[in-house]
Amino acid sequence: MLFQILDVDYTMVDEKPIIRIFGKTEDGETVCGFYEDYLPYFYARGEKLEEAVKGEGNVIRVEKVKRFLPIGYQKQTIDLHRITLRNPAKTPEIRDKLRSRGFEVFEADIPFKYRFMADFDLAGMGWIEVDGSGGVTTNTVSAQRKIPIKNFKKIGKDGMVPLRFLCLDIECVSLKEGEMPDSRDDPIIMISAVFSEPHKGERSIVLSTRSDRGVKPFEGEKEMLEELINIIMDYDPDVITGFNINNFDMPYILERMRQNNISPMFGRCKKHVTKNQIMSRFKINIAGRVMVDSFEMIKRDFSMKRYDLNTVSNELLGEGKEDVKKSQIEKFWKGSQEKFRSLIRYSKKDSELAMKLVLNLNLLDKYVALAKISGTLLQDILDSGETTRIENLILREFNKEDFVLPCKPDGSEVSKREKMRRAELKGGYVLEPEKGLHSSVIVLDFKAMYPSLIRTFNICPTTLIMKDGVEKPVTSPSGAKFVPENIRKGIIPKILERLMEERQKVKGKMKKESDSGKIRELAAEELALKIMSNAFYGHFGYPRAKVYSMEIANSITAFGRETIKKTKDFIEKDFGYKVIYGDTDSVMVKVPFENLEEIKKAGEEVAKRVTSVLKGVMELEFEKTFKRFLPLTKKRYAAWSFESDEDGWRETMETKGIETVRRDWCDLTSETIEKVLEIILKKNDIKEAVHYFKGVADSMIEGKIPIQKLVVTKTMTKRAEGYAGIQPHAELVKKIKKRSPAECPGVGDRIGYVIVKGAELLSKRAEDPLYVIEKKLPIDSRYYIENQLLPPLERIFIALGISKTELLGKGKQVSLFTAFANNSKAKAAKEVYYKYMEGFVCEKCYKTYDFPPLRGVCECGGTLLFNSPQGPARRVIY
DNA sequence: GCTACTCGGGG
DNA sequence: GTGTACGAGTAGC
Repeated sequence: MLFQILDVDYTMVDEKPIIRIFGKTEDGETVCGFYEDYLPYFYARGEKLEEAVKGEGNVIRVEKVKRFLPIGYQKQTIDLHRITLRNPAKTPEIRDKLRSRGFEVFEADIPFKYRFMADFDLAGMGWIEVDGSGGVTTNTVSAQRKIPIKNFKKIGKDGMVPLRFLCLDIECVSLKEGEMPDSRDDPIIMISAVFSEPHKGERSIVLSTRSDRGVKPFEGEKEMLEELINIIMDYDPDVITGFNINNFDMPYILERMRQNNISPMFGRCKKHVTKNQIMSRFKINIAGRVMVDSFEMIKRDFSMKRYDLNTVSNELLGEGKEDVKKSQIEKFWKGSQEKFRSLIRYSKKDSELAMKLVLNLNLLDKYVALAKISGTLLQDILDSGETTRIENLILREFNKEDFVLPCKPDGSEVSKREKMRRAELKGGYVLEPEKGLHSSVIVLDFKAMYPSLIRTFNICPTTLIMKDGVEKPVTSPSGAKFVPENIRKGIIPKILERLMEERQKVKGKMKKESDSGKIRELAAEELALKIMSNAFYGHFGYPRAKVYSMEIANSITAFGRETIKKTKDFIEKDFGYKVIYGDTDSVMVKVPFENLEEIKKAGEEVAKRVTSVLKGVMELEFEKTFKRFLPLTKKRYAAWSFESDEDGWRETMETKGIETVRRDWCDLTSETIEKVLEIILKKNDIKEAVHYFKGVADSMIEGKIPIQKLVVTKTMTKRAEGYAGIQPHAELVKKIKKRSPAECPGVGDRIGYVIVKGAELLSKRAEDPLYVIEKKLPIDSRYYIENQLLPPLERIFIALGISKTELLGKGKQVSLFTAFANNSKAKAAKEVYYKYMEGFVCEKCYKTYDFPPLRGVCECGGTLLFNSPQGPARRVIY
């Protein structure tokens, strides 16, 4: 019998732990396998251990074993005690006792299920084969097949069992107006559920405590919640999903169950309730099932301005939410039948969208691949970060070679390491970019630089030489020494070799594959292998890592810096080309060719020659061509990029470190940046770019910019009165509340605003765009030019050597009032208006500003004057 | 420039 | 549950 592992845990029966492996067969049958003969253990180092654990009922036996310590090269193993225990939950007690008596302990903080999985080399979402005969009689577990497991075999099989998804979304209303509902006080009024496979012939169901067509009605919340449990248990999903379900819906449901005295028993184990741990956020654990939050995955995997369900689904699915404002839910709930039906549709649609996000975008693929590769359970891949994956992987590999792993550092150790890291860890080498706009630039980068360095120089905690005496060590530029490969090949280099070779194989398979589903799965695997390989370097410098070593982290970056510098010198000497920029693992090189093919040939030639003189598995690759390249500063540039593939050249506009979209920028800003960059890069015409920018500024002053392009949108996260500082969107809400309370947006609503002219503080001049049109209010063009357009655009023009004066034109000085007046004078003013850009100076403290602070006065409270280089400072007139 | 704090998503 | 664990963006020095 073959099945895929969804979840693993253990349960105590007669004071003995029994491991349970939850899974699913290819036929879609749910399985729970029980493994009995496995006990928790850990290692300790020190004298007279037997005495220390005498009388400990929880200790079953102590054995002497020979192991290697995890950090520092050793020729021989040392003696350690292996302590086997009765009860996994009691391990910390014994561990802490031994620690307090001066013993050094190892592997004493590994969750029992992971201890088991590591010893048997099992992975989350991995396949195993069991004999499948016999049965286990228990009513504490719900699974179609309950079997004892004696022998099993890990199978390196591709493919995914079809998973069954349930998507949930709840609605509730707050007792307190204008606040988010509180799960302690406010009942759930509606629950919508969508099924990936029809359940009792339905694709979805909506439960509510108000009755109507289209909902299953309930007397009260308690009955409704009981029905939810029934649905989950009957439908029996492998995955429960929803949008922000981990931090809203599920914790809310659990709290409401508590309030209603309902036991939250809806996992595949009827003995353990669903738990909701509150740490920095919630963590929900449902036995045998996986909680998947589409919001969290999308936030990690996609770069977007906003991540609300409407934006996300419009962008990724091409369809949005039903049109109900958050603050209106109560009205729809209490309102007419028609309104109530809208709420039903709204709720159902939300679940449908959240489900589609997970399924249509195949969001789980990557996480499943990461689980398989690292050995981590899918749930933990979703809930925790890189450390968990890496440590699960290295535990296995260390143990295979008789190494033990250290425990996690305690708080004081972590803060010690944090300090050390700040003081000592050096990063990659970033070349000072050659100023100006460049053409014909080749981009070369090192293929998997850090993992390759680790392999090439055999960098590993197990090869790090702590005390001299090894001949011909590998010495890093930072001074650390490592044992050469022929004496001991490091475990980390071995892991990386495997991961990187595996990745090449997967790439090969992908090329041959024609089935799109298979290709997708392989692509996810390939990506996961890359993610895992790249995570090792960071791990050694991570203060919470078990295997932490500043020497290792610094050796890796030091080798990296050395490599990139040598590469630069080699290219400049050997080819006579100029390296105009480089960062960590890449170099940008100017070549004397125009034609893309010629440039490519040169790029490949350089890459080949450099690679041939590099050590080990280091490889420099020709990546792409920048037809035009504009570096602003280190880490910031824009480029017109050409990459070749089977179908020819693929061109893109590329920016690094230059944001073109930001939450607090209006569309005009983003558009202008993009357009200006495009003119510079594609047309190679700086003058035109300046001209374009001036044109936008002019249109702004003349009031010709469509108001939609000036809108900045923010979400009301709390009541308008609740904001500490003065914030534009909150101020606007206060205004609307006064003039038309009925239309007033509430907490959770998105507020779009523009800034209008006036004498008040900027934030108080936020207005509703529709109101502005209706009342014909003048837009504050000064604000838009200075605060929206100039800051990002100025940085671009500075890189082109264009001074402010040049950029902004010359002419006589005028008052701001004239310069920004939205009238016929504006036309005359436009030529001269930028003069004031020489800056501002405070009348009182003489502090100067390029741009005045939002408040319009100096931070000392003093009045701001023009800081005119030609004459005395002039008063700013608003 | 760095560090400390906030807030996202959800109703 | 043998595990204490976001992360980007901004305000504040």
